[in-house]
Amino acid sequence: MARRIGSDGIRTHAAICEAAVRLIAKVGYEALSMRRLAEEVGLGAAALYRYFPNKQAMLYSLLREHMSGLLEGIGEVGTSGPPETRLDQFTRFHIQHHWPRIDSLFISYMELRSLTPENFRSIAEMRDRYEHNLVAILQDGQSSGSFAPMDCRVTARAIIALLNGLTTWYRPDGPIRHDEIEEIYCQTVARVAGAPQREERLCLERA
Amino acid sequence: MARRIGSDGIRTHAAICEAAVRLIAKVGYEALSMRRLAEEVGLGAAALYRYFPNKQAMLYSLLREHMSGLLEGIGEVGTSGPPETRLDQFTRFHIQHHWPRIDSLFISYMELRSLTPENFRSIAEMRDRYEHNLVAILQDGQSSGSFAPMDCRVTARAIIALLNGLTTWYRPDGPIRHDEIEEIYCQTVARVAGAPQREERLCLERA
DNA sequence: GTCTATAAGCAGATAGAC
DNA sequence: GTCTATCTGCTTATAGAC
Repeated sequence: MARRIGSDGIRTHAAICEAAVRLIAKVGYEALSMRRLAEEVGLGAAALYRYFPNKQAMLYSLLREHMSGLLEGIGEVGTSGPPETRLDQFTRFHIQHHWPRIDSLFISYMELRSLTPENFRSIAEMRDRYEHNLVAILQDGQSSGSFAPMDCRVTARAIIALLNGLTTWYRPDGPIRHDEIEEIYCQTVARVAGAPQREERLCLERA
Repeated sequence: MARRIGSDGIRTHAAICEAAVRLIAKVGYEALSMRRLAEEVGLGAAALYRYFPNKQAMLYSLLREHMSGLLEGIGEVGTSGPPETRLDQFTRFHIQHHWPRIDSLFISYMELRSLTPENFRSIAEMRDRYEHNLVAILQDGQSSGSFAPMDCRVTARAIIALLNGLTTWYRPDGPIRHDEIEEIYCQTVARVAGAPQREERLCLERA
């Protein structure tokens, strides 16, 4: 493991972040010591403090970077078209964006407890901003009659939990392909919203 | 806080477990020191080792007690009747059983990482045994045509994640009543399984 | 930018008195 | 069954050389 990185500060920073996310996902923030992290990157522990003033600031930076990437990525996704399409776009974005960042997603909701109160509020605010995209889609779909009646805020949380639950059992070497999982989850989310499925749509048209 | 409990060993044991579950849910297993836990119960740290040989054994015991209570509680719930009814019974049992044990539920899936490999396997086996009840309901409903086609194992995990997500946002002093949340989640789970809703059932009967 | 050395404190766990 | 005292080792973080 412990291999030496070049003296380029930016690359070292990236290597520290990559290792930190991976190890925090594996053992947890509290259980990960700065020594262990430094060893993984091939540094002495003191060197880490060139990149982060302290351990808490490192965690905060990791989660902040994750959330801002997520907010940047969602951009205009799911803001136009019929609600069924927008919901599908949101779901696919959420899953696709997180495939290469599954450890980051995992720690972003497992380690919220480990943030100081101020840092927690900051991250939770970003999370709420992201999740509001989903709430808006559900509300519009409900208003237009595309979706079934529901409590949109509770349902949005249920959908997010359902999607993020993937991180607790998904293993890259498992038997199910990415695109298969994506299809299953898209269909499941559509059902949660009460969006008519194919057969039901036919039936409703006849009625 | 730090109040003294009577010299009754059994009551002290119960007090330690209650405080441990509450504090681990709040700050995490790694972040909770035996000193802090002892203080909460009104004991010296050394006294804790009369009840558990070490910290890891304590965590294992807490999760094991939770899981065995869950397995005992599920018993014959959801084993007879039409699949829609069985799914509804499972969902209501899961939610109702966990209302008074929401911290235990929370740590039972947040702190799996903190278990030693052997202890993890033991708890995961119990979890799988519990979740199989849900898989069986989904499979039966699918075979009989009551539910939509689906991957029953993936869908079961999605449902469990959806239900357990409650622990990440539910606050006892929140605005929504227990029975309201229960209704919302029952309906949501039925939708995930593709069980026809009221209007859809009418429509299908006409077709 | 990374190192070695070290400070200062807290962790889990034990010994032995009461 | 609980206490006080303590051991040992690891923790975050800093100082100062290179």
